[in-house]
Amino acid sequence: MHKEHALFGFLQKLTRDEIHSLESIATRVSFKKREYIFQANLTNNTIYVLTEGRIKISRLSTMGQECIQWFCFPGEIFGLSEHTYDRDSGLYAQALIPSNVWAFSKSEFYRLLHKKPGIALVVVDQLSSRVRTLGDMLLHVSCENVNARLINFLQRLSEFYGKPSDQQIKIDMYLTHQEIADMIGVCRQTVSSLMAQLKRQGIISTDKRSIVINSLASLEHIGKTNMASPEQKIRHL
Amino acid sequence: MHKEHALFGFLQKLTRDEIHSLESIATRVSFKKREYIFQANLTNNTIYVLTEGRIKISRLSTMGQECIQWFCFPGEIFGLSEHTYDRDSGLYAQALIPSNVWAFSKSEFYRLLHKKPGIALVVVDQLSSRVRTLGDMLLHVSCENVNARLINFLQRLSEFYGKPSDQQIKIDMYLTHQEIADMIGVCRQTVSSLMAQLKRQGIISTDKRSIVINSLASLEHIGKTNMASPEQKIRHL
DNA sequence: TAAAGTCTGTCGTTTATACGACAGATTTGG
DNA sequence: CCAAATCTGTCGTATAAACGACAGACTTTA
Repeated sequence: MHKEHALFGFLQKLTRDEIHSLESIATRVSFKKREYIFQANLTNNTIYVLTEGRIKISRLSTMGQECIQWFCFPGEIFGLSEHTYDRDSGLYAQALIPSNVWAFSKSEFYRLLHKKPGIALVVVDQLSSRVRTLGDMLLHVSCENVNARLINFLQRLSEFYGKPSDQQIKIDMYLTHQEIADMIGVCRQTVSSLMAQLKRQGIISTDKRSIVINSLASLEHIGKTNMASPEQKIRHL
Repeated sequence: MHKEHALFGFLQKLTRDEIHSLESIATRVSFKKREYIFQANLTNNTIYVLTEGRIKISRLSTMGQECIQWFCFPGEIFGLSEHTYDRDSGLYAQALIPSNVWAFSKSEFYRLLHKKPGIALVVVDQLSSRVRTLGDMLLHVSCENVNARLINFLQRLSEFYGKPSDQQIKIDMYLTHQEIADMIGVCRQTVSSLMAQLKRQGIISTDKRSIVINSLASLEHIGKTNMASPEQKIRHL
């Protein structure tokens, strides 16, 4: 770990000492663009920390549809909940750009957690936050229409990965419409036309494949107006 | 904790000593049927272990639609990832039957985890398993049709909560169709008619509100046949 | 144990969104 | 830097599933 720019999540929360103890038992592995770190139901019981690059964690449905669950950034940990038995849905971790990881066998990793409970607490926090995010995603696909989902997704993106630059927010994730579609559970064409519409309205613009939110306020506003009168339909509570 | 019948998850995995140290810092609280343990965005920073009863963890969409994320059974831990900031979606924990919990302040709980890393490791496992389940749920709502989702849900139920009794599997969860609908993201009527159809086919039967799976094999078979030829559509990999 | 409340099953009807197709733009990689 | 591959935008059409309504069954609770 030489370039320490922009570390996310896990590593960012550890002390220098904790990082060193991790590093000392890590096996360094590199992956080329498009290479798979793990695939399908291969229960390899390895835990990874991404030090450089970008990993896509996704599942493939029996119909061959992809469901992207997470983009993993440098400093984040993955593989903790990813393997272990899983009935039919394959889980994939794929390097989107050349990536370096630290790999740990599960038993080794757990032994370290036992010795350094501070690390374990950070792991608990990371997993909690994943549970929260997945719960949110689930809520949205189950209850919101495609428009609301896309807008919500853009808001979420700008919150976590957006870089503000004079009133606008730039999102440099280089996502294709297909990838966005796979993250919010809609079809590609729907994303294309919804995005085109937002562009026409001047709310977002795109440059190459990075998205610029021109007005977070309008985005939020649209997200709220496109839903019918809520009060009327509340079922209980 | 006197009745130790059927403990799930968290408590089940702890040693006697670990349970005692938990118990010694726990605040005991009881909830009546239908009472809320926590509600909406009340960030109360309390962690709970259910010792008796049953808790429903759900979110409410802005449209007033409920998304049930989890039914918590005795021995399980909740509240870890449930609060902490959350934009707009309220999270609810409601007692479905009279329930008793142990409550811990987050800081107290974390202090204990630090002192007894064995507990922390179990927490990590529990959270991992929640991440896996939520990921599965997300895959299903995004990629599967309602029929496949219901069947998958029944399979999952029978796996985790089913009691086998002479070739059949009995699921005593007493779920209404509305609750099932809220768990798999479809409307109530769809669940009713799909369930009625499965009954007509003799694959399941219901007695009061408990579900009996007469033939897990047929259920699985139907789950597989109602999807079109997979091979053809696979997009990548 | 009776009355109120809730849940189930089954209808049309409506609607959101997926799907298929294709032309043009953009990106990638040798 | 050019050719091949991939991505975007936009149609119309098809369809799965939501919605509304209602009668009858079952549960709750007072």
